[in-house]
Amino acid sequence: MQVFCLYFMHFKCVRLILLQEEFCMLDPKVVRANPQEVALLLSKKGFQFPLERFLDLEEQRRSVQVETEQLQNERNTRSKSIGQAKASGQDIAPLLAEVGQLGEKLDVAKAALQNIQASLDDLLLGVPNLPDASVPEGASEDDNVEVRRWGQPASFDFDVKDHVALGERDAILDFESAAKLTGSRFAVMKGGLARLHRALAQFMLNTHVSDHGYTEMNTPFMVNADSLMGTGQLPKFEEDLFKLPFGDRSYYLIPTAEVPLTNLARDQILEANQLPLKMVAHTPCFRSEAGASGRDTRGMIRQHQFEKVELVHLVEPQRSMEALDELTGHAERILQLLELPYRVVALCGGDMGFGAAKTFDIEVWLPGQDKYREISSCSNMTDFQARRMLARWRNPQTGKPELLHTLNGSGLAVGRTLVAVMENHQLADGRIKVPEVLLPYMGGMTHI
RNA sequence: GGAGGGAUGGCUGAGUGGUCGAAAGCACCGGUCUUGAAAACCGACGAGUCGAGAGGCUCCCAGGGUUCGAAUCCCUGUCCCUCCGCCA
Repeated sequence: MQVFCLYFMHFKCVRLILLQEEFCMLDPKVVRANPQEVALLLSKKGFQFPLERFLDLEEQRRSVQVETEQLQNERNTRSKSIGQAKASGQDIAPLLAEVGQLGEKLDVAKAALQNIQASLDDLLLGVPNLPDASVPEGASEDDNVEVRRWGQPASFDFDVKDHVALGERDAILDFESAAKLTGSRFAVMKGGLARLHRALAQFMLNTHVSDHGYTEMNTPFMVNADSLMGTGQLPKFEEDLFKLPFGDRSYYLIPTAEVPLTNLARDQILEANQLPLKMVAHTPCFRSEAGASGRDTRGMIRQHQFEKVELVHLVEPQRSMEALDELTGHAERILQLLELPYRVVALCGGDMGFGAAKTFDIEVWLPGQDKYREISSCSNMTDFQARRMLARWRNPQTGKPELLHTLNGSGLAVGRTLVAVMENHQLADGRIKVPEVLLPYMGGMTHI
C-alpha cells in the first residue's frame, strides 16, 4: 500500500512536468527546435543521436528547399501567364522561349532536395521515442524499478517441478515432436493441457470484452511492410521477424497483434466521440528470436510461435498516461483472477523498447525458476507510432486533426500464462489444478 | 486464372490539358430563431510544409513519363468492384 501511494504521488508530479515540457514527442519540429535536449533524453535510452549530422542535413534541406520552391513559383507563374496569353489570342512563342532552361534547373534542385530528404528520413526513422520524464535511469533490466507486488508466492511441501518436467507426464507438453515437425523453439500440447491453453485465451478475451470494455477484433496474422513501419518494427528490426516472399514483395508474420490493431488507425482521422478506442485480439505471434540464441532454450518461455491476447488503446494525447495505468490494470486483473502472484516494474530507459515513452512490465512468479518472469509489457507509445502512420483525431477545441496517442500491452501472453498456471498450481503428484475461473471452459475437468 | 469497371477533401460525388486545391450534397463548427432542442436560414469549413507576417510550395491511390503547364494524356504497380473459372 505504501509503495502504491508513493508511486501515485510520483506519477502526479510527472504529469505536471509533462505539461510544461513541450517536447515529449519525437516531432521533427521539436527536434529542430531543441536538438540538445532531445539528444540528452535519448541518451537515457542508450541512444546516441547523431546531432551534428542532423543539423547539417537540416541546414542543407532548408536552403535547397527554398531554392526549389522559388523555381517552382517562377514556373507556375509563367505557365499561368502563357495560358492567359493563349486564351486572349496572343503569340506565345516568346514566352515559351523564356521558360526554356527553367525546367532543367528545377529538375536539378528537385533531385538534390529528394536526396537530402531521404537521408533525413533514414536518420529520423531510426531514432527511438523519447522516454517520459518518469522513466528510471538505467542501462539494463537490473535497473528497473519495482512498483508493486500482488500475491504471495506459495510455499510447497514437496519438490517443485518446472513446467518442462510437469509436461513430461503423458507428453502433454512435447518439445521433441515439435522439433521433428519444425525445429527448436516450438511446442506441441496435448489433451487437457491443449484445452487449458485454449481456455486461458478464451478467458482472457471474454474478461476484457465483458468486464473491461474492449472491442474484440480478428485481424490478419500477416502484414505488409508499411504496417511494420508504422508501429516501428521496421526498418530497424527486420531480423526479428519472419518474412514471407510473395510476388515481388514480402509479407511478414506478425510479432504481436499490436501491429495489425494499431495500424487500423493508419491514415485515419478519428472523431473525438470515437475515443478512446479499446481493442483486444487473440492472435499467434511469430518471432525469430535472432538475438536470443542460448537464452531460455529450455521450455516454453521463448518460442518462435506463441499466442497472445493483446490490448490496444487509441486515445487523446492528454489521457495517455492515465490510459497506461488502466491498461496495465486490465492485464493485472487476469493474473489476479488466475491466482498468480506477480509484480509490476517500471522499465528503465535502457531496457525500454524502441517506440515506447513509458513501459510497465508485469512479471509473474515462476516457482520452477524461483523468480519473477515477464508475462506482459504495457507501453505508452505517445505519438511516436501515430506520427509514423499518420493516425489522427479531430480535436474539437482546435477543429484540427492532431496525432493520437497509442498504447499496447499483453493481456496476457498465453503460453507464458500456461507455464505460470502449471508451475504455481502444481500438486505433489505432478498434476495441475485448474484455476476456478477456468472451470467453465474445461468441460468438467478439474485437474490435468 | 480470364474479361471488364473504378480509386478525387471526414463521407458521398462532379470534374478529360491552362486562375482547379477542386462543383454539389452530407457531416462537423460558428451564428440567427427557440424556454431548451429539432427544423429552417446565414456563415465558415481539406491536409502538410516553409515564413515573424504578407504569402509561397506540395498533395486528387503510388511511382515514372509527355508538356511551358497534368486531377485530366501515356506507362508500371497496388487496392477495390462486377462477371466467368477454380476453390476451404
